[in-house]
Amino acid sequence: MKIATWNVNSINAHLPQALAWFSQAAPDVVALQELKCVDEKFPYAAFESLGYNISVFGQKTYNGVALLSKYPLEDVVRGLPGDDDDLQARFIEALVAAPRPFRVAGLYLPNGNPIGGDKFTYKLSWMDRLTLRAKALLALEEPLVLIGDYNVIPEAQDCYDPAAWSGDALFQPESRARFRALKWLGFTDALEAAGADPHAYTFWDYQAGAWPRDHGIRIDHILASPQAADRLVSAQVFREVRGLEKPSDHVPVMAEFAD
DNA sequence: ATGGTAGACCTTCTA
Repeated sequence: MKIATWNVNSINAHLPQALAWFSQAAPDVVALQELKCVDEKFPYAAFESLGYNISVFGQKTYNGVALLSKYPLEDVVRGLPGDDDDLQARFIEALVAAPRPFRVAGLYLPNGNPIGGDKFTYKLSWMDRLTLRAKALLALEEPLVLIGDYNVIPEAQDCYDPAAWSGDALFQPESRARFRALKWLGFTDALEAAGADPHAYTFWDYQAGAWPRDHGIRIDHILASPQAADRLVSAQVFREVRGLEKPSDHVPVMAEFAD
């Protein structure tokens, strides 16, 4: 079972790039973030022709997440539980009905900049709410992954220059502490467990020549429950995707689990 | 040197 996450930065603007990667990497399940479109504008037919079932939680202009799976998607939850006033489309969860079922939550965690403002408060409260949801899901004792764009740089080694990000919401102690609190519930970071390069960045800004200078950060993560981690075979970052024509600013991350 | 680019879209916001 190959499970991937990718912030595509507009699914319609990067549809050819997305389809090319899906064809090459042949993932079984993918969580997409930053669709930047409403449900009706999602390019369903293109992915259905590759054999995927699709659940979308879209939003106009900003955010928007989806799950695509070669197996049926059941028990779909749209929106992170715990706050009915949260209107941002940043969370979608489903049970992947494979021969050995796998629960998958795809998330697009708030950026949170600038620090000290409403957006940072929203980020931290969203993370607290995610931790509550994670606790509830862990209690099911199932193979489970929480995957997506976490907008958190966990450790200094996950950033080309920690000093340059010291004032950024992605690298604040409060953000990193909450990421650790989530992880310490019992999750395994798939890339870490697979022994990936500490500089396995997943995002390079479009600005200031970040890509050619390798000024990247690792913010797209695959967290596996104990029942999933037991079956972890490998994990990888598709770094080369950032060098293709008209890329997203994020690249796919994928983990393989034994069937 | 406080820069730079990309996407959606109403002229600025988000990242």
